[in-house]
Amino acid sequence: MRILYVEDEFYLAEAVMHMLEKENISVDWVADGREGLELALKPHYDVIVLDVLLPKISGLSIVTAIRERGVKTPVLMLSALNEVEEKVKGLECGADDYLAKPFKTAELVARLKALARRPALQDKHILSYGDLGLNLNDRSLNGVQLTDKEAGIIEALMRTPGSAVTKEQLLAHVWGMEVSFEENYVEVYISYLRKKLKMIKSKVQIKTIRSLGYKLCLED
Amino acid sequence: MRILYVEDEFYLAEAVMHMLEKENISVDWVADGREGLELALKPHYDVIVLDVLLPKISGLSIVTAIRERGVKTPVLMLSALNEVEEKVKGLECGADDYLAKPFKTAELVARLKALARRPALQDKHILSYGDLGLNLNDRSLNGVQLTDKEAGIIEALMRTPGSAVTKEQLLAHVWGMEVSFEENYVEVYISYLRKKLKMIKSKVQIKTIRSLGYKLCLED
DNA sequence: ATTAACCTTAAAATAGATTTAAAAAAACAG
DNA sequence: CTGTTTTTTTAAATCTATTTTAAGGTTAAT
Repeated sequence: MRILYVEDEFYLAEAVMHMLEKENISVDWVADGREGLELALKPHYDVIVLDVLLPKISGLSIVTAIRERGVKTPVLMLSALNEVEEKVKGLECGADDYLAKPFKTAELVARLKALARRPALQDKHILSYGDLGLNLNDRSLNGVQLTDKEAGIIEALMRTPGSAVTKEQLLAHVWGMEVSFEENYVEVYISYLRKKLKMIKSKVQIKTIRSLGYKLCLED
Repeated sequence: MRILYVEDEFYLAEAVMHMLEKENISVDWVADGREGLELALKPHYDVIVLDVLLPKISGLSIVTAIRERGVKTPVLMLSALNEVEEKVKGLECGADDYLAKPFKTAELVARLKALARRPALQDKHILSYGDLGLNLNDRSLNGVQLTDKEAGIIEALMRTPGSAVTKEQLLAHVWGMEVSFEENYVEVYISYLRKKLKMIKSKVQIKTIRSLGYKLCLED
C-alpha cells in the first residue's frame, strides 16, 4: 500500500512514517500544502492523509480541490482533538474519515487499511476518463471552466470512451436535430477543447477519424 | 461528571461503565432507544453517549429529537468503524463528536472530558465557508448586516460549498416556487452581495457559471 | 497534384449577466 | 396614525462571455 502524507510537524511525521513502514506501507511525505495538493492530484496513492492545519493551503482546501477535479482517492483527515467543527467541515468537503490528534499509530494503520480496502467511491456528477474529470455540476474539467457547448461535446465523447462519435451525433447532442450539417460548429469547439486539454496538460487527446468523427484516446 | 449511556450490547456496556467509574464518571446506562430518549430530554447530564444502532429508536433519531426540543447537552455517537455515512449523518443531526467501534476506553474518556469541558454550545447557527461566517440568528455576515433576501441567497450558496446552484434553485429557495423566471431578482441580489463581500474584504467570491448559475469559490 | 475534409482564428452577433436608479412596498419609530 | 427609513421590486442601460459566422490555412487520401 502506498500513501501520501501531508504533515508539517516534523517529529510526528517521522515517527508515523517509521511505524507505517514497519507495516509495509510506503509513505510519500510532504510538509507543505501546495506541494501536497500537486501530488494529491496524481492517481498514485491508495489513501491520502492530510493534516488540517498546513502551511500555504489547508487540508480542507486540498480535499475540496481534488474532489472538484474528480480525484476519488480516499482521504483521511488529521486534526487536534475536539475541533468538532473542523471535523464536520472535513467530512462535508469530501474527506472519508477523520482521526483526532493525538492518535495511536495502530489506529491510524487500522483506518488506513479500512479505507484502502473499500471500493473506489464514485461521485455521480463526475465523469472521468484517463486523467480527466468532468464535473457536470459546475461544468469544470480538471478545475478549468468550460462553456455550455464545450461541456456538451466533451461529455458526449467521455460517455463513449474509446469508441468514435460522429459529427452528426455531436451536433444532435449539443445543438439539437434542426441544425444543418453545413455548419462547422463541431470543428470549432473541438479546436477550443484541444486548447483547454493542452492547458490542463492532460494525457487525453481528441483523435479525429477522418470523414467519421472523433474519439478520445491516451497520448502516443 | 455524569453521563447518559445508551447501548444495547450488554457486555460492552458493562466493561465501559466499569472503566468510566474508575475515572470518577458516574454513568446512567439504558439499553433501549425509547427509554434513552426520555432520559436524554432531562438536563441532568454533562454528556450523552449514544450507540447508533439501538432497539426501538436509533441514536440518530434521538439526537434529532432532543435538538429539536432545544436540548443542548453534548452528544457523542458510537458506531462500527468505517460507516462513514453514519458518521456524517450523526454530525449533521446535531451530534458533537463521533467515535468508531471498537475503541479504547482511554480515548472515550478523553473525548468525554473534552466535550464536558467545552462551553455550553449556544446554538448560534453559524454557517461557514472560507473566511466567511454567516450568522443565521441575526443575519450578519462577518459582522455586516444582511437583508432577508441577501441572507437567503448566500445561505443557499454556503450550504453547498464548492458546487453550483442554479438561478431557479435560488429563486425557489428565497422567493418560493410561484415567481416567474423572467424576474432578475437573483442577479440584483448577487450584485448586492458581491458589493458586501468586497466591503468585508473576503477571499470568497461568487463565481458565475453562465447559463447555469452561481457558486462560491476562493480567490484566484 | 487535386480535392474534400478538417483546423484555426478572429470578427460580428447574441444571449445572458451586471449595475443602477427609481418606484413600490414593508417595517419601524414617535 | 403618520412620517421616515429600509428593503424589495421593476425596469432600463450597459457590459461581457459565449456562440456563430466566415475565411484562409493545413492535412490526408486517392
